[in-house]
Amino acid sequence: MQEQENIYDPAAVEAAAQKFWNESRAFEVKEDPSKPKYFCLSMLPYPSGALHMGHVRNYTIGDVISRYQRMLGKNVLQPMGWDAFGLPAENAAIKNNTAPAKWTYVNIDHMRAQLKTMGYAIDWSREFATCRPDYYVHEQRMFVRLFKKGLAYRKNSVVNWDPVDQTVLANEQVIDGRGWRTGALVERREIPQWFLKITDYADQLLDGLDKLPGWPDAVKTMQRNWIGRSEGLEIQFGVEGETEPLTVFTTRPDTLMGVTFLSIAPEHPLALQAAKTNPKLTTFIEECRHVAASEAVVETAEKKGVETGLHAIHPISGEKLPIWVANFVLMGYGTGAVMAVPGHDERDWEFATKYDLLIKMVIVSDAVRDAITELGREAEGNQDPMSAALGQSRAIDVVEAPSALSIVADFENRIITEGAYTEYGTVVNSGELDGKNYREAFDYLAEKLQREGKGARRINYRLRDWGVSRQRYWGCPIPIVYCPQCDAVPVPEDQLPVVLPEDVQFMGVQSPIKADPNWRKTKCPQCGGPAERETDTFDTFMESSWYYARYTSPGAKTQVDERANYWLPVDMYIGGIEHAILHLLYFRFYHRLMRDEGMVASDEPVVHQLSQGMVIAETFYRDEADGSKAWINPADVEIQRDDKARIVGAVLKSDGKPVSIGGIEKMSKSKNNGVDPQLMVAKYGADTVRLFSMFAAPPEQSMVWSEAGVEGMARFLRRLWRDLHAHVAQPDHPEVDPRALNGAQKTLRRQIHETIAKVSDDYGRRLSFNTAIAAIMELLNAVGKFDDMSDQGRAVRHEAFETIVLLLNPITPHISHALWNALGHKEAVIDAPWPKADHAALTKDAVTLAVQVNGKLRGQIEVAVNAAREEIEKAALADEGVVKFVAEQTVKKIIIVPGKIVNIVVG
RNA sequence: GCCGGUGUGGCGGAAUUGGUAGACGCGACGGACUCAAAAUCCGUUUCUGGCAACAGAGUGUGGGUUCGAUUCCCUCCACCGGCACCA
Repeated sequence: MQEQENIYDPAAVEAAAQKFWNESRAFEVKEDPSKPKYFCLSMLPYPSGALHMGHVRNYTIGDVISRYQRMLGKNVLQPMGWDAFGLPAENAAIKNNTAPAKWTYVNIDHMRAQLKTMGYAIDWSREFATCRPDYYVHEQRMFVRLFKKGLAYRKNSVVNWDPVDQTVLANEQVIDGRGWRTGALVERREIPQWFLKITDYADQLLDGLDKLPGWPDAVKTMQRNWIGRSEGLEIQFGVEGETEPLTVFTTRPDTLMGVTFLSIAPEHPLALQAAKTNPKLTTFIEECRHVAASEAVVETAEKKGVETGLHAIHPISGEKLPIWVANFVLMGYGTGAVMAVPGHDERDWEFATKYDLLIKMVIVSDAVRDAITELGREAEGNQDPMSAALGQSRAIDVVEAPSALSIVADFENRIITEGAYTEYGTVVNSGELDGKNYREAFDYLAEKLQREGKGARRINYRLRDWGVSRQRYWGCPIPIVYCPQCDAVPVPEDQLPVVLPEDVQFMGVQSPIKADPNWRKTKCPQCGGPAERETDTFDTFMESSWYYARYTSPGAKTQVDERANYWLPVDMYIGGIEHAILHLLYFRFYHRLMRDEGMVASDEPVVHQLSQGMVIAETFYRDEADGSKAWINPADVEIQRDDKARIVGAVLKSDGKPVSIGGIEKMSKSKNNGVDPQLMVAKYGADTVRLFSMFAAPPEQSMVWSEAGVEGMARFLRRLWRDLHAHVAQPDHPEVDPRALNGAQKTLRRQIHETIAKVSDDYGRRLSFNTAIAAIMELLNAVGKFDDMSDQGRAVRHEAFETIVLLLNPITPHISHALWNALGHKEAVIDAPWPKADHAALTKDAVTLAVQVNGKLRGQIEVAVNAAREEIEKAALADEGVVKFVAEQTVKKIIIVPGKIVNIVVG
């Protein structure tokens, strides 16, 4: 009987705990103004088919934080839903001949069951899938309102077109410039698409970052750079033989006199016009048309260009400048034309060098400026040395200071032969701008060009408006009707939702609602005449931009109701770092859209954000006869080591023959290095899997999955179970009496309370779960070495076990549930309050100080906590190890860092 | 290419505000228990030299600041994430 109880059986423990939580509806929450609320949100999963370790890691982090906050007495909401629209469902539909909806719902059911075995403290009553009309109807309503406010608009924009399948490709579906299914060379094609004016909110989204101390700096920096606010000038260059000027934007107007040519995008109207009479240009533009639309592809491609034969007129000098078409100029950014300053821009420099174009030096560094100023002063006496050096440098050369010019010439030569000088500096060789710094030149030109009608100050953003149209079926229909009389008309709110039919058949890759001639037929809501529906659907980022708010208002007839302002903003948002820019920016934008519709009161949706790292694992493979690699799952491989424990090889368990080691990579189907969480749970239990995924790495770093590591965690939980049951089998003990404790008892009790303080800080402030677990392990190790069986000894040990169970509860809630009862508690551990460190237990009489001589550790001394400086110095200098190294030398200085270190500087 | 991040023993990682580098776990090695294995327990484990005491080196590279640098600054290298239609 007793023996049975001493064996930890995770399956039974977990089933019992989960049954208790379900039956008591422990995690269903309501608005409760009497308690502080805590909204802990994890990014909702895409129902791809099965839970993977990335999900487990993400949701375990969220669950640990949720359960910790609950023990602090907060009203904690932790919801879950499904980001149910998306491309993979269509791919599966085409491959398996099923409807995307059916595939999606089957996956959701399966993954929900998997999530439940993990024992997360989720309020499942709030669950929803974003592909349901009662969810996306609100998104359609919002879009109609934005349309009416002018925040949604239509314009042409470039997509990847597969000429064989006659369909638009996602960037992901373009591999080496070809369609993934057809292998056909992709084409860029301009089609009309819907956009949301996120650029109207650019400044708000930028400034808002300064009010988010709870967000990681990396995420904020990436968002700042993505928005890319830059102040500059818009400058108009006349074009020879044309009436329309060519407009460029530049952040470096101080280099204007160094412009030697202009570059325009291949899609620029001027390029297309010039191509009509220029076959070489036509060929080049056609070539550019077959480069995928992604910026990464464009920016890494070899920089190429062709001369148009047209010439621009420099707005100041009136010089004729050649206009080139260049493949790196993006039509979608700025004006699709840039002024090229090869002397002071890296990319222009490369381009000019390649095509042998003129490079002019118009900026010098401060060091060069100072040198020529100094020489100029010698040459010209006291009279304005800067202008003497710069303005009259040639005269100086002739008269008496040839070295001033030679410095400038050296610098210029470096720019021309070695690369552009891109720093700010002093303007030279620029006539009236000479001697000015960046700011002065900027202001001077802004004023002058504005006056002459050739330019203006302008704030430019790198951020582009959010294109929300997708030419796909499995998404939320865009609620627009096209009428030959009235143009694009939004569907009236009382006619929403526009429902996506779910029972469809895929014929090839074509969207079923595009292929169906009847679905689109409708009447114009404005004039009643025959009209057609928009058959594009929304970007799936649309659904994930507001789902957090919907959790607060289940069943609401409107997008959200007044409950939203109880729960919002989200207190903690956890998700993968890969979402640092796009999702998190759209999410912040959409929150402001809802705010401006009066739906929510806050400016920002999220107070604290945690970007979690990836889950990675070793890969193994064998080379196949055809040259490909057969990837082998890590579960089927055994590692071989040398006598220093270094890995020297691996063999397949089934045949004992060697396999190659391919390196550690992100878990994926293609590398077959994924580890199925469900198998792990079946083998070790959910608590062990949770414990390992929190212990293996800090949350924001990538985490290597290692089954040996998982076994270590299982060992720890078994030991805790066994030791704790051995303790409760002992006779009853009295209360801890702090004044009656002996030295060892005091030491253990101090460690208990130090651990409480550390773990609280790690969970609450540092979000450092791996170090929290290490501290709890150290405490259990200390309990294991503590063999005091006296009354007070057993009492302190009991306090240690209670503490360990409480501190572990957020991470391993099932075993904690069982052990808390084993310790004699009637109430459930989820309702136990978080322990508080007892400051009286933390006090110490003496401290150990490290003693260094010239920064090298040479000894240790023990001194009273309140020891005087002289006392510490004396003790340090008397230490045996220190004496040897100080020897005859003079003590120059003694640095004492209280409680830590003494450094004796000798020499 | 641009933006952001990471780099510490055989491995995952710790060192929280510039103050004892390697906590905790894995692996490995030695031992106990066992007929044996599993499980469990005890001990050792950064590298080099040395029987040892001990000494020296050491946090991707090269430099700098400091009494003192894994931590701050500069250079370079490698890897990872994002780049607007994967989610």
